[in-house]
Amino acid sequence: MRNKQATIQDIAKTLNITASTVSRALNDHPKIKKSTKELVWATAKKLNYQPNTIASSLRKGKANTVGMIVPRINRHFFSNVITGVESILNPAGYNLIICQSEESIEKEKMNINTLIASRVSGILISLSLESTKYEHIKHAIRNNIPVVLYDRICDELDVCKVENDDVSGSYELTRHLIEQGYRKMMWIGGTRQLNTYTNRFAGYSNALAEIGIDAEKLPIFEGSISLETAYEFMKTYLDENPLPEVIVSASDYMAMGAIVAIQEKGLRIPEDIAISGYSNEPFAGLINPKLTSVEQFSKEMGQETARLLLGQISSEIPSKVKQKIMIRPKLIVRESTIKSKIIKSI
Amino acid sequence: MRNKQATIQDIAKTLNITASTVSRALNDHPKIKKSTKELVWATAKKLNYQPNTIASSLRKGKANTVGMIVPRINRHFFSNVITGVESILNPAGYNLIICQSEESIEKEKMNINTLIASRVSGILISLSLESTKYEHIKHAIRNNIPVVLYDRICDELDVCKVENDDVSGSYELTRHLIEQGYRKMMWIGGTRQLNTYTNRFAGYSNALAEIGIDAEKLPIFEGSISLETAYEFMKTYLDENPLPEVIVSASDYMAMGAIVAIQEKGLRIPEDIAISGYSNEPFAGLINPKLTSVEQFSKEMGQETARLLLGQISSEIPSKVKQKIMIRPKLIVRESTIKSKIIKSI
DNA sequence: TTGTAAGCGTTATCAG
DNA sequence: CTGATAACGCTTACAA
Repeated sequence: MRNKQATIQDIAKTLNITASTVSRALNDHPKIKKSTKELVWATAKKLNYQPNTIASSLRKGKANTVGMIVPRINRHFFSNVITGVESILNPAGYNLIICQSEESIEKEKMNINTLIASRVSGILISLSLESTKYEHIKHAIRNNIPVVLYDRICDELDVCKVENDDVSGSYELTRHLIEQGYRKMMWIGGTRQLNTYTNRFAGYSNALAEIGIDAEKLPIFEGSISLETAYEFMKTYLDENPLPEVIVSASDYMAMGAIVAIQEKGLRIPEDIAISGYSNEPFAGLINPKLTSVEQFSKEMGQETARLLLGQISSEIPSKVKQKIMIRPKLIVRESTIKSKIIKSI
Repeated sequence: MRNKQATIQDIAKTLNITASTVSRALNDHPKIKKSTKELVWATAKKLNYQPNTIASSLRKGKANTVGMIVPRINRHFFSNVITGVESILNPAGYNLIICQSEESIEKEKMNINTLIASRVSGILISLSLESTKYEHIKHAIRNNIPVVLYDRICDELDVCKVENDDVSGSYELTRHLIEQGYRKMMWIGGTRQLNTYTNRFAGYSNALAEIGIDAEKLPIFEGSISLETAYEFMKTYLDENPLPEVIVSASDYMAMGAIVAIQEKGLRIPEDIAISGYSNEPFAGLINPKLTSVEQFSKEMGQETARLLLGQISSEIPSKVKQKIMIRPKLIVRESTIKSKIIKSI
């Protein structure tokens, strides 16, 4: 049993030609005779040859690898973005190295460093909650690695960006609530340091402004975007304050926490209090009552992100103009915000 | 602005020493003077040096990279396994390349090939639904790449394996149902070609055998593990057949589909018909009624998988004995199967 | 404690 | 259409 992998040298030797010819044949170079190519391919298969991407990358100075940093892989939104990215990058011959920042800027820095060390062809990144400084990302850019920001972006970096149109998503949602007759609203969401939550609040605020209501004067709760945070907060809030007509949540998870708290008090949704979420997690259509939310087209976002990156990689001179793509979200109206009992299904 | 990345040669030149010394200093080699090390580190930082993993991997014949194949990344179970794997592999200096087979054996083969081409140090794989032949995996093994199977395993391959104890998980669950007084059960699950579903059915069947019931004689539905499949099936089944007392589902998603169908008929859970799921998806504790399920400790499974791989990588001579680890699941009893109305919370 | 030199497997360039 | 040669950046015997 042989221990070593076959190389192009081995193929060359068995055929009495040189390694360069083999290399060219394997890469389907136009100037190689059809017959030689076929010989090479045949012996490659016979010798169980597997190309060594590492050697090739070293020689070419670039790896056929793209790095992708996500805050958390187990969020449905992000895993769908990943799937979208792969659907474009794999056919183009690139592999994905996925890193999780776990919402920590320190891990994000480490991720960037390993990706630079791996000489990836590009980096896709959605910022962690802690990321307010961007030196590490500039560092990658200085190393001539194309960077594309997606979802959680920032103004300070001059790179391609793919963004959800959170302002309009949240605006449409709030319009719907207004049309249903709700006025005494309450906002719950993540801290407004992240573009995502700033924008969702802005959409909410804009829609309310149109009917002369100042969103800042309505109740607001901002905290970490988790079921537990919202649940704990709501449990006491509901006892000590007048009931809002509708809770507008910037996250399905927070909405879910609120729902549990509301139902524990014996209140009915939407009769006693209505509620909406954001980002249309799979459970939104499954829970009782079904939750009104906003679909973000995460897979499409991944595809756009990957396409932008491929554009950056192929353009030799880094193009001056950095594109910015907006993904339009779609309002999904379900039971939890409907006053009239005409119910849409899953 | 310089275009090229700094190399150890650059550091060597600025310090008037050789590249080998720099290399050794950077790797904290014991025989290098403390003072030289510090000089090297300082200039490395000054020159903005980033090690080139590709060159290092080529030289060493191994990449500090591990390949991981998952059927689907957007399943909570799998993304948690990934998190577990990373929690062990990253600190050990390895990067993860994640590939999705999307339940297709063809994609799985392609994944294996790119991973071999990337000269990964090891491959972690959970088989796709279509995988009944294993030539591609043996191919990786022949190339001396350590392979560890997790979750969806098979007997034919002589490698390390990490498995969920599905038999006992399902057995405990069925015991609980029996204790609640249910007898007229119905099984819904995935096709029994995969160890996962065979085993879950076995646990169910064993528990019933103990009280003299033949599971094969009770109603059984097997299909693809999705909400939609179960929903469509149940919608007609419930109309045309006597109601079972409890539906035992091998998957939370299928259980969810059944629940939607049941509730659409105006039947109450668990009063008219009880139901249980498997794998404790996040929504299981959120839906109404809360769903009895089985927690699988996916993150721990990932950690065990990674540890086994590290063991294989470090042992020069591939150890004859291939370990097999069982992860014990835990029954989570919730409202959906409780006859007496003593309700446990999330 | 440091230097010398060879080589990992490819591919770009130049020459023929 | 194919060959010869050098080089990508790093590590590691071996030598000093």
